[in-house]
Amino acid sequence: MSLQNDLTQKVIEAVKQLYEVDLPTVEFQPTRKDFEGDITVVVFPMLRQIKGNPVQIGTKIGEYLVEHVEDVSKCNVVQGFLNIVIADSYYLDFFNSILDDTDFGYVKSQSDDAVMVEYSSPNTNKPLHLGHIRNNLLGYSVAEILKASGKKVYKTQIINDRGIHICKSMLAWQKFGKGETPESSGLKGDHLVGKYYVAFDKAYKEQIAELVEAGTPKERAEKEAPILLEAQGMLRKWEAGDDEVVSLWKKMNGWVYYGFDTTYKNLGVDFDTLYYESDTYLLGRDVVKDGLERGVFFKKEDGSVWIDLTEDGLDEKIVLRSDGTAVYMTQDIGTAIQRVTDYPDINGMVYTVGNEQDYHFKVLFLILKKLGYSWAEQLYHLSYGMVDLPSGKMKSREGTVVDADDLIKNMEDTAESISQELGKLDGYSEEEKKKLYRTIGLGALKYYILKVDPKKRILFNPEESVDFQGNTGPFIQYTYARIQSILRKADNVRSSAVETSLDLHEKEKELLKQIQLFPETIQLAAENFSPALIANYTYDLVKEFNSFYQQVSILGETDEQKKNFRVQLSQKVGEVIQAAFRLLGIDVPERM
RNA sequence: GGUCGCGUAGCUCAGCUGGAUAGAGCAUCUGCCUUCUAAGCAGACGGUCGAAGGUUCGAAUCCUUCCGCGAUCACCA
Repeated sequence: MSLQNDLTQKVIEAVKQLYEVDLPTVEFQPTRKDFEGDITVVVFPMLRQIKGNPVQIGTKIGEYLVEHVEDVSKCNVVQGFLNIVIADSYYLDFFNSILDDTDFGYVKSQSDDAVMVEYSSPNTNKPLHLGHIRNNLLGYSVAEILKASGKKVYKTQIINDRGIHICKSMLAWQKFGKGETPESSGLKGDHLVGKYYVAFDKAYKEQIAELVEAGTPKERAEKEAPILLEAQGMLRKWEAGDDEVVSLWKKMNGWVYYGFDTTYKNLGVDFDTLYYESDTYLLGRDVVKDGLERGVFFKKEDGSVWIDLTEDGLDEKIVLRSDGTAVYMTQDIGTAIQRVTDYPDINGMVYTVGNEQDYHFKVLFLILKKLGYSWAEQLYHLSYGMVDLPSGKMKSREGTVVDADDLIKNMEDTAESISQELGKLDGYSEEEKKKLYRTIGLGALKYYILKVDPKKRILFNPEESVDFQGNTGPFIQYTYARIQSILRKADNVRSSAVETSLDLHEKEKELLKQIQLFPETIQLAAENFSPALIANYTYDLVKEFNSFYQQVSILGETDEQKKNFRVQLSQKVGEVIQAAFRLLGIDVPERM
């Protein structure tokens, strides 16, 4: 970073000296692998100010730099590109400066402003599936990246624990459950409740079919099926605070929460604070009433309240029903305000929600801005594409989902069978092995999902398993384990600063360059809310290391200085891999 | 129909705030384990960057139009 700033100054200085022209900026890019050099100045843009041949101009600037800048050892010009070779000592100085920084890349100080990251936010009537996994991994990772970039972060979720969908599960359990509990059946709580959600749907469809058979039009049958009416009645009772319904609701939700906690724990995600829809669904109405008085909203004849967003290129949107009850939007307005009240240092929120809600969040953010909240400028919808199956969309009701718990188990099993085939785990206890299979299996899954741009939809084919070779989590974990193996064998090498007169191997230099990019990569990932940038960075680093490992002997090096440096360099690469993967929520193994 | 997103190698994806001959992995084919872990390394094969125009010294990248896929446009959440 500082090198580029330095060079910018020097190039401007050179041009001033040589051509008496003040350049506003200088354009840099990393030098392509096929040319000699570390960093390249693009000469073309200068032609606007300097008349002449780009090759000549480049050559002259290059000569000036070699003469006047210590860290520039050589230059060459190809077409309009001035390739600059940076001295080895510069890279070794850099290496020495980060030697003791075990958290290299992370910003240590923390801003006073906090950002709240919401993710997961499931319904409590069915278990988590692959779509939730993408959501969870993204939200968790973005939160960790923001932290590493120096932000204070609160992780949260809103649990959709009320509404007609919950009543469906409850009703079906009452009707068909015969008192089944997680304890009595051995079923995980969320799966048990999900089972009755499916049972409801089955019964509902049967009733519709019967009604249609008896001559009722389909549309009416869908609205009048007795079991649906019953569920709606149950919702009314719930809202009225009926003891029996509320206690059933609490009981079944308890089962689900317990099940979710297990899945979250397995996935390795966590939350700092929780919000429940049952607590927040009434929020926001006062805000709307207040906004109505201030003219932000307007009332229609039937009493419903709307906001007119046509000037902003959007439509009119309802914010309060004619009977005065809240809609989804009302609730989200209220919840956002509630959060800032609960945590006054919040200045920004990230909502991890699928791209089907793009419009909703556009409207929500606009409304909050119009209501005049300063933090409304700092809201971000972390929108991601759906995870589809070859058969189409996942649908819980129809059982066409990739269940989160099953998938995790599946990945662990695959990791186990590959590990056993390779058979490198002599001396590991069963318990250690199990832990390792989990690390690798989850590493494969998490990396697979996080390495792709969140905006893109993912087509997941359960028939084809997630890869363990190439650009994958296990590949990177493997490299980490390799490094640890070297470090175990090199315990006589002491940690000490490296002599900067050392000649660097080409691969060593490439590694140092890549390590140097880590801090700015974290910042970039934070600005773009993109774990994929971290994943791609890590992959490049690891590829570079493996190439180095292959070409250069580390422990076999006879020159003690060099050996010492290579061991420490390997160690640093290991630290960066670990730090980067921590941002993705992926563990690294000592052996594999 | 309006709006938003996506379209890069057979498949999965990088690159997109404009720069050199568009990069990886998987798959297919060649080499490399008597030296630090072969879940690896080195190489071959594979591309009209959805299409056509435009801006520019220079376009996968920016603009326009069109095509394909997806989402969304409820007094559901």
